[in-house]
Amino acid sequence: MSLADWDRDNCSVARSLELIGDRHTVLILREAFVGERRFDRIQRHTGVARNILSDRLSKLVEHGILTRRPYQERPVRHEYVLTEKGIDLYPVLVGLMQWGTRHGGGDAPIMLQHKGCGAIVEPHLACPECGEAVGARDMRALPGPDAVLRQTA
Amino acid sequence: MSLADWDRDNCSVARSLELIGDRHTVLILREAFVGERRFDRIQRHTGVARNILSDRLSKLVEHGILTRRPYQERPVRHEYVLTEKGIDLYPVLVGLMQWGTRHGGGDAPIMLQHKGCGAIVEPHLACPECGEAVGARDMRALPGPDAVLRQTA
DNA sequence: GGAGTGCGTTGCAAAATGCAACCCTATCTT
DNA sequence: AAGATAGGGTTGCATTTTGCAACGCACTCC
Repeated sequence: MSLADWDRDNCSVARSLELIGDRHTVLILREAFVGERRFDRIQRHTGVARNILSDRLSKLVEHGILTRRPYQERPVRHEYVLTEKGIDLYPVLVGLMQWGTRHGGGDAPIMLQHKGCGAIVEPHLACPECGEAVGARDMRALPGPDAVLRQTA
Repeated sequence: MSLADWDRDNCSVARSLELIGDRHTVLILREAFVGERRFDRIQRHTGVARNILSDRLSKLVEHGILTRRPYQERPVRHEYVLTEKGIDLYPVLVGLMQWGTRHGGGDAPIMLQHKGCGAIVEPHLACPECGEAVGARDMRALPGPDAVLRQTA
């Protein structure tokens, strides 16, 4: 019995995409990860229209991915900073970056350095049990405890 | 000098998003990763409108993420299968899945088993040099050889 | 007093999406 | 042979989402 027969209504991927699955949100998060916090700078760097940016920032705050906090009074100005939940998206961003670098045209505008050992590296997925690097072919997907058989196969 | 001062026009993340950065494409890829290959089944599982699905499949094929190949003649019927380039997107999908599971509501409809050691695990990002697990806070971003200073800082 | 900055909102045009209906080929049923 | 079913789309039109430019507002600087 293949995974194809299991229901997808309750899918973690789909849930994630509802929050960050539009054309601009991920670019906004990229800015957040490189330390941009202000509306104007994010707007310039991403090229996202101001009304859209306004909307996306609100949604990201609403869903707890960014925090909005004042950095000055009179006039009140806010900055947007990643929460823990937002920081946890790092693997997704890194994945997109590496894939884009490998298959998109060859340029590598950014390098990542592991603070712990100092090496310039490309982090990869690894099995926490045995430590081996893993890709799609090394993994098998199994229905979890909350999986549900599709009604209309 | 922060990364904020570097140009983003040549950004791997942005390039990736041009191909897979819309609301449906990632869902289609999810189906590809669980082994669905036929138009109709993908349509049912994702809920994507048929015209949109048609368009997205064409684009994915055009960009070498999926291959379209006939599985029967008279009438010619095609199936869509991940290429190497497509399979390389696995870390992104896994990232979205894990994030959605952790922050989205608690259900874990799918479990991953490492074929190599047999353990049920959640693969994580690791430093290929020292093997340690890494997150956003463990990494430093540096401008790479192809980085360009922003003209209008 | 006037220009500049930071952060938005509003209105309208353009693009992307969703939905239903349709087409075509071919097989399966009766 | 007639009709129903299946697979894989395309077409037209209504709805939604974006993009763009302009405006507003509260300050600061000169």
